[in-house]
Amino acid sequence: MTAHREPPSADLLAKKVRTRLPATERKAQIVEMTLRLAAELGPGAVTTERIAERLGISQPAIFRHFPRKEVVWLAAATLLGEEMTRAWNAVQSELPAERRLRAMALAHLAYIEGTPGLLAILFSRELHIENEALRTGLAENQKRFQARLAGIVQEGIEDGRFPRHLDPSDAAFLVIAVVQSLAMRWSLSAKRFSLIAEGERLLDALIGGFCPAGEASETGSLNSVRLSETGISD
Amino acid sequence: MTAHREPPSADLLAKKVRTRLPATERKAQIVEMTLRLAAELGPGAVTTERIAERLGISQPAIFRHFPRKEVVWLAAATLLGEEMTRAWNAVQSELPAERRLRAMALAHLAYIEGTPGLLAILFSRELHIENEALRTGLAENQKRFQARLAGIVQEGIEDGRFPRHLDPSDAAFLVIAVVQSLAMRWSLSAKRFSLIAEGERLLDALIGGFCPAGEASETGSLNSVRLSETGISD
DNA sequence: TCTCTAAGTGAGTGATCAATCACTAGTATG
DNA sequence: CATACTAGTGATTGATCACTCACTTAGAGA
Repeated sequence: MTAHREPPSADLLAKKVRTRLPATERKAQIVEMTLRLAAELGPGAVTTERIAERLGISQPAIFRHFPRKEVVWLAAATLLGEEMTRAWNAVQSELPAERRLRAMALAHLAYIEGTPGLLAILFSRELHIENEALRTGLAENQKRFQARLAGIVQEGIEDGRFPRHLDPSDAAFLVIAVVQSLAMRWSLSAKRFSLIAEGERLLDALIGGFCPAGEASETGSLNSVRLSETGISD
Repeated sequence: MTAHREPPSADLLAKKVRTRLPATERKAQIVEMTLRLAAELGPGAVTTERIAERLGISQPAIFRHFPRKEVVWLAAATLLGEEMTRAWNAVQSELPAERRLRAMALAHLAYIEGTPGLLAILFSRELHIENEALRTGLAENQKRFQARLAGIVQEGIEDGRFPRHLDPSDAAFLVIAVVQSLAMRWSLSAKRFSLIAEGERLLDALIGGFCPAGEASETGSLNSVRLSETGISD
């Protein structure tokens, strides 16, 4: 169902209008459209036909630029990984450990909230079963994130802001668990709540929650930290 | 490609052998096979043809018992939900709150470890996009679990085992987050580590981890568990 | 102006699936 | 013994998809 077709008399004009892009740009377009469609309709509905249609090109044109559809997914995941790293890097590094930890997690949540295609891939069949390269790529990205968080926790321990018995890697896992789990619930709830707001509350609960009240305040006035500190507001 | 066909002379015998089950039993078979195939090959590879083949019946026979394939998934999810509830109920209720909390989470992990079909569904396209009923069903199940954990935390607060500033619902979420996130990592790592062992360590880290050492011991002897290497890092 | 190449097209193909349909063999009941 | 129901079957259908192939055309460079 194309909305409206030019009459034959306008064919010459139509041909003039037909886009013809250099490969690099077209490739980028295809990847971006893949992510957009994954976010809109779910990864299962991202067909080469639909990608092409939305770009105003024919379906076989996709295969001029990518040998297999799998490779399109991989390129999309790679793009997301790079953007994610950039989001982490934007977090101010001069914050004290417990604030930086929080800010990193919130930066991640903000990125998720602003990039619905990410979750679509995260819970996709393409990722979990059909695309080994995609799976390992994502696992590596996550490992980098955990290592980074663990480094921050380690600093916090050395500064006396976190207890010595805390394993940095485990603590990092817990932070990531909150982020991931929240993201999953957000996805299942059709994104009906604010990731950031819930994230702030739950991270505070994680860091200070299970401690008796007096001790919790000792680990820092986390509750007063504002999102604006992160400097990552979209 | 049927492996081997009886010659026509054996038809009478073949007819005798042909299975013919009451609907209830056949339905149960179909649901169980669906879960087994989902675990073995991933949910995307669960076709009506394959289910039927493994049960020794024809593909249309499936639709004698279920109006649409979607309904098979729903029945499978319902079965899992019931089994899960049974697993929670098996946890001894006379344990002190913090141990019961831990035991519930570990029971859940044990159930996940023993029921690979569960994860296959949890990260399936059927769940996240294509099957609204499945999604809401799972969300409800999760809500029941959270409410239950929150109840335990509430008891713990009243007993003075947990700090008063702790929100029971949030605390329950954190426990579930550890379970879910661990399960996801387990799935992505091709199940190369022990869910239970990792779960024990991380739950201890969650409950006692961010507190200063002295206070942590007050919440129980949870921190006496040694913080060994993760083993997660593939 | 000619030529070559890169981007794009129209028309398919084969594979895969859920679902339908007309039909049948067993079995219980009045 | 006639009737009706229940659990099956074989054949088929229509839809959807990734991917192919022979062909075309725009435009950069010699």
